[in-house]
Amino acid sequence: MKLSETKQDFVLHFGEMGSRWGINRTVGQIYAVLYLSDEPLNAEQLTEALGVSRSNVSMGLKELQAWRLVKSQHLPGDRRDYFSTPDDVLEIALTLVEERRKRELDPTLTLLRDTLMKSPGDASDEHAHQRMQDMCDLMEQVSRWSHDLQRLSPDNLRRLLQLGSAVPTLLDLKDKLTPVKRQQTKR
Amino acid sequence: MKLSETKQDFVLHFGEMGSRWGINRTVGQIYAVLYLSDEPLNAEQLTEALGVSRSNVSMGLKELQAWRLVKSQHLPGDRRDYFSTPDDVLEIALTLVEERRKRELDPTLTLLRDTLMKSPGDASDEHAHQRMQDMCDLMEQVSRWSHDLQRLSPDNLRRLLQLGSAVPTLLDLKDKLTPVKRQQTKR
DNA sequence: CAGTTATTTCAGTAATTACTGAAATATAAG
DNA sequence: CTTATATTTCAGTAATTACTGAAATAACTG
Repeated sequence: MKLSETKQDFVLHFGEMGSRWGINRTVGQIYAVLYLSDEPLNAEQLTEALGVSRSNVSMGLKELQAWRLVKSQHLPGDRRDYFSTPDDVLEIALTLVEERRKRELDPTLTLLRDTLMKSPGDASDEHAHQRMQDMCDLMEQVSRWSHDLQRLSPDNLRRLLQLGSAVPTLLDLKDKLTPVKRQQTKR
Repeated sequence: MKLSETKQDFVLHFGEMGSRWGINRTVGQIYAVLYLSDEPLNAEQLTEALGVSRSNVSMGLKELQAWRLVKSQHLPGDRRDYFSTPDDVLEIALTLVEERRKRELDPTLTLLRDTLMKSPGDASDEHAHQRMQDMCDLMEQVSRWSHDLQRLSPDNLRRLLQLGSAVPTLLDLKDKLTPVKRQQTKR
């Protein structure tokens, strides 16, 4: 398992970016190798390709599986585990969105909801309470978006991605055609 | 600067979450205190509230300013810097989206574009090349979305957030009313 | 300008996180 | 059951990141 220069560059880059993405260098590199590979790889091959210890690869794969970013399978007549990433980048992106929601949003959302149950203590808490309410409301909307994205058909998801700056136009379009909606949401 | 129990909980939570969000504990805590405060605070007050060194607060504030998540100002008749967060959570969210795009997406997008200029070396590189192309295409669309979000008016942004699972309906709506668009994008 | 106060920088240290190699555990085959 | 092979666990160590206190720099005041 020697990597071509092109692949090598990509793998090293993923290693560097790892720290920004909340994973460590090795985990990033393992993912990169698997992502580029045209066939599933076993742990031994990853060890060779990256020059890190076998146990490190094992831990890295474990973490990537916790992220649901790699899946393992068996090849006929071979006892070893083989690992690969999904073919569809949209599927990968959806997994990322969901896992990051779970890790980065949900715990805070839980804390906020719990805290907001209680009534603010003194007068100074009043403002803090309102701030938490604002944050909670926003996070709930983002969380809902994340959930809704998961349910979108691949086709619709692709079209939504294409949309981009056409969104305001679409919102206007919606306004003109379904004025009923606005009455429902007005205060 | 003693924090109420409610505030204290929130601040400690932000400290813990920091590592998942790509900042360290102190930076998370500083942000939390400023976010909850009903008035701008100076570095000394943050030091008291958090029980960390003055220099640590200085570095934390520097990082939060690099993220454009806190702004500094001066109060009349006071030489010290006072720090605060924007009132509008949507504004905060937009800043976060933009900064994360810059840090987590742009560098990889640059690498991918550069790499994809070159033609694949051997046959095995062929597949890797296609994988990078797929990733690049997706990242460009996400990046475009991020940019477009920044340009949306606060009102439209709020409405887009409300939308959630109504999106597929909206896409259908669009289809029925603007069939021209589909002709343009068909292959 | 000198004196005072606020802020930043940075070398040293503490704390945390990542990695390795050896041992333990698991899995399959004969 | 025994042997061979694959994988995981984990204590110890290495590497990285965070934090402190002291010193340097900057910014205001009279």
